[in-house]
Amino acid sequence: MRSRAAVLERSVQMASRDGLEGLTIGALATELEVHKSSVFALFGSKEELQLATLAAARAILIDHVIAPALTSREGLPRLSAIGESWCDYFLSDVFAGGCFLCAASMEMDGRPGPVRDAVAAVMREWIGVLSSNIEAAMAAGDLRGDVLPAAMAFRLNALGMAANWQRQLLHDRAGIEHARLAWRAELDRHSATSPPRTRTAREVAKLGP
Amino acid sequence: MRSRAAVLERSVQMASRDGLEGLTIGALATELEVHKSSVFALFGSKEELQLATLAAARAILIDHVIAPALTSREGLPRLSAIGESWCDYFLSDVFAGGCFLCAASMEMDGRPGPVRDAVAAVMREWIGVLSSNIEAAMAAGDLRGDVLPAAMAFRLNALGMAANWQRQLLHDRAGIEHARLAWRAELDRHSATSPPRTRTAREVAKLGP
DNA sequence: CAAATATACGCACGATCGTCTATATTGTTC
DNA sequence: GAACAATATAGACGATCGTGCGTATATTTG
Repeated sequence: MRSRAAVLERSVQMASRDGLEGLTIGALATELEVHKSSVFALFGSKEELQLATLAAARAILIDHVIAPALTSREGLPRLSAIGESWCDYFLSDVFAGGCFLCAASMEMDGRPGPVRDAVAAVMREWIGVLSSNIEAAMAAGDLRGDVLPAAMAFRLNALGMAANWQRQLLHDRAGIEHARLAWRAELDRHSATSPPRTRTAREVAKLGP
Repeated sequence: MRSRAAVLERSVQMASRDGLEGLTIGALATELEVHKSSVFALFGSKEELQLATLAAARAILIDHVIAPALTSREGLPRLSAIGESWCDYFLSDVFAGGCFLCAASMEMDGRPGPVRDAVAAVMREWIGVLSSNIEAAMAAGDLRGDVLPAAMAFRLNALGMAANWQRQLLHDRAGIEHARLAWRAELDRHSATSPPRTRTAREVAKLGP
């Protein structure tokens, strides 16, 4: 074993399949062909192992989704790039069991404790990246002024999480392409260069004959 | 203990918090103030308990989300009603740990076996309900003919799953209202009585000056 | 009433869990 | 070369896991 980094490389994969709670020191040691107490000693407790694994997964997400988009200008271009790289990342199978953070945030959402708090913090950070780019796009005049950043970030995030879900549970990668198209459509729809929103069917109905 | 039904009432709650795998016969027995072997004997194996718990959760979902919408006409009205009742159901805290099936499908998506297959079957069923109502709405002329049912079902489902995620992990019920509004907007946007789709910003840009 | 079935209990099994202690092997630094 | 921190090992602990077996009660069925 080359210390923590090598262990975390495996633990991230194992946890993406079995969950952060399903991650086990014994099984991790067996897979690394190392004694259980060696792995334990490196982290001191299971909770520390979970936190370190989460941090490693966050780094991978940043590396694969955020970093490639940093070459694009902040605001709408970067928002568009994040959508593309997020979908690419789903297809790339960086994690054996699908997006680590999607799984972890669903798994831990009911159990109090430091691990859950750390997962929530990472996800707030992620939503924050989306929101701040939406706000930047509005400030730059690329997105219309009536956009609600939190609501739009919610919709964009929903697309990716559902894409990962459909790919992993149903073994259907069509969801990723649905997400890609819907992400683009969402940005287009609220683009400042797009015509103003047409009256909705609901509003038309209210107008009467 | 009043037999299986009483056990399942609790196991569904426990599994919604701790996951289907985190569900434990011993802890379940303790909470029911009953001996471990009593619970075990009722189901014969943990796997059977998991499958029975899943079936119970499916029944609850049908009861709270599908059934209320059955009073609306199949197609667009029912699709709209499902969205409302789904959001109501998120707010109602029927499950202590949030939507059982959202959590279970993220948790089990990496582990092969009968339980995972059963979860996938329930979710396929759910997506099928959305799709078939979309198709019915198209056939009735309520939704436009260029709608892709699978893609639209994906987008609608994504909204609900993200709403549950935001509520449970971030303790923020704003996501539910975002989902409610986005669900309505999605239906309006593709309604046949709505004006045809305006050119997108992307397409406008391509036209040049 | 007798037979049968469902529900419950108590106890014990092997396995695995997280954790701990004591010790050996490194590689680095003074 | 000595001192030291990091990394590894072996072995054991109490707890809990899923799973069995034998048995007692309670309800239903014949």
